[in-house]
Amino acid sequence: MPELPEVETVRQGLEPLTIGRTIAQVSVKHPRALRRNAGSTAAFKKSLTGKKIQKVSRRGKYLWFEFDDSHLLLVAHLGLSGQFRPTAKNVRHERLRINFADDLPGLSFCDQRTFGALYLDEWAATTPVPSSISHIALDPFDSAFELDPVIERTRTKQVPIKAALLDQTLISGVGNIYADESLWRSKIHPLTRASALSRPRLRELFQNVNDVMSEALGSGGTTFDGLYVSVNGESGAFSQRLDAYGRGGQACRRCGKKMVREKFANRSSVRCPKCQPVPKSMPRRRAS
DNA sequence: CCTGCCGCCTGCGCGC
DNA sequence: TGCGCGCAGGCGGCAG
Repeated sequence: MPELPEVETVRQGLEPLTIGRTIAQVSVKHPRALRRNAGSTAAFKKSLTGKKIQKVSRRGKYLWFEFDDSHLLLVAHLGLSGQFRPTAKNVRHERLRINFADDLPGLSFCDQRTFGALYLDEWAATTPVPSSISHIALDPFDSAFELDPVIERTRTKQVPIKAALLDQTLISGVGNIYADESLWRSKIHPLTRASALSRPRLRELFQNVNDVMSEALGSGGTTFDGLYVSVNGESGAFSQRLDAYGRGGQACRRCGKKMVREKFANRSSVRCPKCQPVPKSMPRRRAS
């Protein structure tokens, strides 16, 4: 799944493929690709045609393109399976294509599960991001990210710590994979009430969040089920270094105990029953 | 405001 | 061999 390291890998791959190029034509191959777009498909195409891409930016798992028209923003979210690839005959699940005013291949947005989206937006009034993502918190790779306010806000939360890690309005960029990885590294049970964790424990946890995502970025991200690849089509190598995600039933790499897979908020969660035991302060919810 | 939960999708792998 | 079903999950919206 594309989380922060994967989306950043994609952003870096998009830069040389898009910056300085002028859009000549946009083809919408599947209507769901634009489902978060406010205007019509025709207006979407018209707004982008003739515009030159100047920058590719990111916050959390959101990407956006900036243009020579400073009022125009094209936001992209990869969802679960979105990919940007140079247009080629063998691209599968192509949902949208951008052709440029040159002879090079265009850019295809491909998305098997169609949870991804592309849409036009404008700048938010108060923060330098598209208005549709002004509620998304800073991610740990952002130069303006500050840990102390995040720790203090986390301590006010009555939800399980894993839910807090996945809350994109608290800290952005973390998804199921890196939540499980950082909780395993920190030896914290995912259902531990966020407010029950001490400041030093939260500091350690968020340090592990930053570490594991930094290591994953250095490996080109995590390709788990073939759904995520970088813009050049390469798989990320970090899946081989995962300690928790996808390792249910396998031996804990720290203590050897068999890892357990549990249900958490309609998704899967993997932990070591010995390293991450059930805490005393559990939020009121079924522990399955 | 805070929290929990639903539904949107497709392809794969499993069991019968 | 073939079919049906469960699973994977980010996020917006909505109910309580």
